[in-house]
Amino acid sequence: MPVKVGDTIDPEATRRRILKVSERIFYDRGIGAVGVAEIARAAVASKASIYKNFGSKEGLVEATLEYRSGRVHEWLANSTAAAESGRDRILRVFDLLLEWFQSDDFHGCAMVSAAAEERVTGGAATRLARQHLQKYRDFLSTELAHAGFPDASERAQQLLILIEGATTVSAIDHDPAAAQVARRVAAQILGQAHAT
Amino acid sequence: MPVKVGDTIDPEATRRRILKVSERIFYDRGIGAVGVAEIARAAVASKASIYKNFGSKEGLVEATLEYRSGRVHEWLANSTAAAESGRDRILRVFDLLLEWFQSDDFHGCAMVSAAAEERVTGGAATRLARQHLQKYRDFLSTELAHAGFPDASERAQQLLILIEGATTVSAIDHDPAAAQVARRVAAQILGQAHAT
DNA sequence: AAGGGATAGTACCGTTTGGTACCATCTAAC
DNA sequence: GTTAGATGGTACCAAACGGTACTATCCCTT
Repeated sequence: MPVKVGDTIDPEATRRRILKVSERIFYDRGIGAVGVAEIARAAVASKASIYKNFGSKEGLVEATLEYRSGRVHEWLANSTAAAESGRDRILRVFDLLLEWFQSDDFHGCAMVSAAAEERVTGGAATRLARQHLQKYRDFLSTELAHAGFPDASERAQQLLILIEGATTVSAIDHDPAAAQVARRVAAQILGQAHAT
Repeated sequence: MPVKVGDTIDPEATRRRILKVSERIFYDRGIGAVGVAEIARAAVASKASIYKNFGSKEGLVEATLEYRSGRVHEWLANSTAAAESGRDRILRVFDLLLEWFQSDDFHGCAMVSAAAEERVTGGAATRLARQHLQKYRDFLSTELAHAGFPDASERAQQLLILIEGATTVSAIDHDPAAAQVARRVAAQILGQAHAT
């Protein structure tokens, strides 16, 4: 059938509906393993709408990853804002990781997984994953500088390595505690030459 | 044609030839993105030989990942054996990571990438990746205990998180220096409550 | 010398996939 | 009202893939 009775015709809503569904499905089952038809079915959209909005499957994947990355960093910013100091905001990240790792459908960082699946280094997924990591570094670096740490750039990279390492190990081992192990190392990094 | 003139008929050699080729191709281009026919062509083998030896593409992937994991840990053991202390053998791992990250075709840990591509948590790739990480932990834990560190298990997990995090970040950013950043954190972990 | 096992190469099949075309029908603007 | 754009659903196509079957040829054992 054409358009459901009572539906508001809203191109922007259609686009968002597709993105929300593709975010979940691509994350759960992989990008190569899921066809456009399945996304359309799950989003209660037509393939025509997908190709009209995103041009190709690659375009849909790119838009989905951008959407995902934005949501992650929004969640990060909102969930750390309450902490009082830069040091606390950074350590809070590792508590958030633990919560994330404990969720049933967790199996790694969507951005990194997408880049791993699309091995070609010049691809869109790798570029977006790189931007994703850079946003992490920017966040960490800002908080470190704000807290008065010297070598904010070096320490931000150290913390990012801990974050990504904990994510990978936790996903492979199904062991959320990797977040706590990483947190202890982070506390050590933040412990010395500290803080305002 | 059937068999090349002058070739020795050696089933074991055929199997190894296929594995060597599939290791490289699967790592370079991904598992889902490469067909069995291409592996056969590159290995100068027939699809029949592949299916006779491995039963299915999944069987080939599984054998390839086992082969890969074995080679990595062999290389790790051989390349660290010369160091004098357990502490040095562990830090040497991070020097080896730097070398690895600097190679042109590096783009992450093959085991982790395979597990990321096959999202289903019960799959063979995830199981093999888990064994791969466990072998890392066993190595680190043994060296830590041998060097007289307390909490060898906790520290081994910390170091593994650094190793995997550096691998991921370096692959995404094309920045081999992540190995050196991780090494500095490792030295910090190994620095206190030290060593024999 | 003779037979059997292994092999590379090719052709083939059913299925899935990305992408396009078309249709029927609804909403929104005027 | 009437028109135009947007939409869900379906059918369709060419290409690619996993897997099987077959053939022609070579090596190794007896």
